[in-house]
Amino acid sequence: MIPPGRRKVPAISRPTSKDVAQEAGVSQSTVSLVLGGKWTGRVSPATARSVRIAAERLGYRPNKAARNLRLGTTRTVLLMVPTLTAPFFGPVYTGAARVAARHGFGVVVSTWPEDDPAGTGETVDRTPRNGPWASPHEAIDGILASSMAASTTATTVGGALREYRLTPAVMLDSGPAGDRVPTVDFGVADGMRAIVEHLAALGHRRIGHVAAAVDQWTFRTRADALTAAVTALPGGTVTRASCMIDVTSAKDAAGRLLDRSDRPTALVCDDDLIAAGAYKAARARGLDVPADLSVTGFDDVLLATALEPELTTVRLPAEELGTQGMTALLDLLAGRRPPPRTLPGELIVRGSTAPPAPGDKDPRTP
Amino acid sequence: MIPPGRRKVPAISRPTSKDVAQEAGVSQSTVSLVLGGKWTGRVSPATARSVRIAAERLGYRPNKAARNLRLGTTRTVLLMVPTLTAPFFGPVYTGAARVAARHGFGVVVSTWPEDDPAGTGETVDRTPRNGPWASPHEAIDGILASSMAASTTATTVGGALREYRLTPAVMLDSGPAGDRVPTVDFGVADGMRAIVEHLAALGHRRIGHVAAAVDQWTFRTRADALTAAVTALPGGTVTRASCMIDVTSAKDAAGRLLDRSDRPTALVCDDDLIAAGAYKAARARGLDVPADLSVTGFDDVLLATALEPELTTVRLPAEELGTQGMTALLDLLAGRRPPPRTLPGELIVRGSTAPPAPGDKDPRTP
DNA sequence: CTGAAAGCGCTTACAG
DNA sequence: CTGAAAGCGCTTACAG
Repeated sequence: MIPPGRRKVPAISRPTSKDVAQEAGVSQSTVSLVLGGKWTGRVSPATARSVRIAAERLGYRPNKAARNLRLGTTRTVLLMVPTLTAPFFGPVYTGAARVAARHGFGVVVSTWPEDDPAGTGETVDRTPRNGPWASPHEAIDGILASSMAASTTATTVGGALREYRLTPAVMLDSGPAGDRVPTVDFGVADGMRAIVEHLAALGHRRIGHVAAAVDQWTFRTRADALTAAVTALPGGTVTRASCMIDVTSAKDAAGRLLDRSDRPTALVCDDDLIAAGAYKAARARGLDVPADLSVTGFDDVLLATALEPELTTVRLPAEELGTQGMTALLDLLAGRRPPPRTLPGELIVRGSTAPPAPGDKDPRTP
Repeated sequence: MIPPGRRKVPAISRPTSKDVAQEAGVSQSTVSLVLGGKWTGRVSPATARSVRIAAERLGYRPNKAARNLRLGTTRTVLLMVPTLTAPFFGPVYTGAARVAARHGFGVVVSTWPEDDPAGTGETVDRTPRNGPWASPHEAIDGILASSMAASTTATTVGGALREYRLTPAVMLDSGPAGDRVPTVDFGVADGMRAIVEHLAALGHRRIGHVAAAVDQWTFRTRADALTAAVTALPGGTVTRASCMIDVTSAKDAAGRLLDRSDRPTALVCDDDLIAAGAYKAARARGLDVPADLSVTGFDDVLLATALEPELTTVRLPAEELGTQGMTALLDLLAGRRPPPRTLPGELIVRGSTAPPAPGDKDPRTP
């Protein structure tokens, strides 16, 4: 009964611990003991040495699948992100991997839903029986699901009581989930409020929102918080245009706002990359940032300081998101129930914001 | 003999196919047949239905580790990258995942060497017995190793005949490896030559190289190709400063070159992000890009068009690297020996390059 | 100090 | 159409 995997690659057949045992003239269990580092006091040094030599000679590498099955754990966690193209997720991984490593866990990243890898326009479900939470093939101990689409979050978390029992999961940057799943989120509403306060203090009232047309909790929250904060301002008005998170699309959207007769004096952008597009739209119209137009970003990725002028934005502690998320997941795996956490963003004021040009100033402000 | 994994989480115990079988009143093999989709003609529709209902009721999810062990394959490939913070690797993943999905494979990403997750300054070796090629915990079918450190490439590939037999691997963007391992590389030397030709045609002779102090084949190759191409130019000279791939460090390095008495008229940067630093150094000195200083990047990531002026750079087909790499790996898994491939870069001329200012012009050029 | 054996949860020939 | 059984390669109690 040869498994089909073997049949395909007949030339290559990895040695097993049995082969090593035979080579060393010992039993298979001795090999396992020695190579597993649990031999002291149980196997003679001489035997251990011969086992190691035999393993080396054969190029033995333990079979992970067998090990995982036997131990009932893989000590591997899957970090699911919507895309790897966004610079935001690098630090999230770094934070998660750091904490994981300390506990002997590995982190592996995958996109969901699939980044449309087949290019068919529809997302590929590689495991029809397994629902959205299941990873396709990997044996894992838990999932860190970051920045899930808001629409699927509802369904997923809706059915989460069941799913959750099956693979321990923590949701990151995906909004509150009650007590159904542990969550770690950013204080994006507060961050947006800080931006509006900053702009208001400078004298801005006509705010343009260049919004990311991305179905995620964080962007919904940003839009809602912005609207609420601006309309609470005396004389405050919001105009809004939506775009994809890329420079060209953002430039177009920003341009639409700048071409209005009631041109905003400040553009609040949902993302630093969108702000780069706003810069371009401004320049194309001969508007100076920040003299003629203030621009703000969100996230504080590397791009924010690469731009000229450097971008006023809200720093989100991405690495901390990974750190806290992994900590929560390890808690969960240990049988605890980590409480939801919110990580505050921080307004970083740089050169892209200034008082509105005199002609643009609202008469009611000083 | 309860495996230790079980003991830790006594409350949660996932149902197995045996549980489903009991629930449905059938044998375990029938459950496997039905849920594996191989039941038509072998199990009655009624039985199949009851199995599916039982599985649903118990929230059954097949154990991947067991499946992997049994099948001898995981249909999962590991993409190893030096860091996830660089925007370059997103498209590589996308390309690899697309091809993989078409063949029923999944791709999972991990950094190596570990992105220093423990923050100790030394890289963590989670599996001391397993050498650099081994993934830490995951059971995988193969490895796509991208942009490996040049120093480890030598040792790794040196011992690769042995390693290679154990986990099929393809090296991406890591330089030629003879016939020891299949490789996919970029034509970075040609790309660098194209940059120099472009600058030379504009009249530049004093070239500054803002070099990435990163131990990778691609950067060594860029430096060598640049030096060779410039010194082949009549009157061509190269000055060089090294930096990390971040804006601040790049700005410093570029500044050192710009402060020389024989100030270069063009800065060739090893990376688009470095070019952003060069822009800043130029601005800080009142130099206009491109009127007073030409700047070029490399890679053509999103940043290149976010900058002002937009950056002349060499586009590397990152997604294609993933595509070709995965294709090669699938070939390898099928027992073929994919030949090494080189993907050409493409010079993208944008607004950051122009003829040198009159006073800077080499008298010998037109 | 060493080995024989159980068993993790699957898939799949094989026997009925 | 259905079930009993083998076996993937490990780890680890258990017996000697």
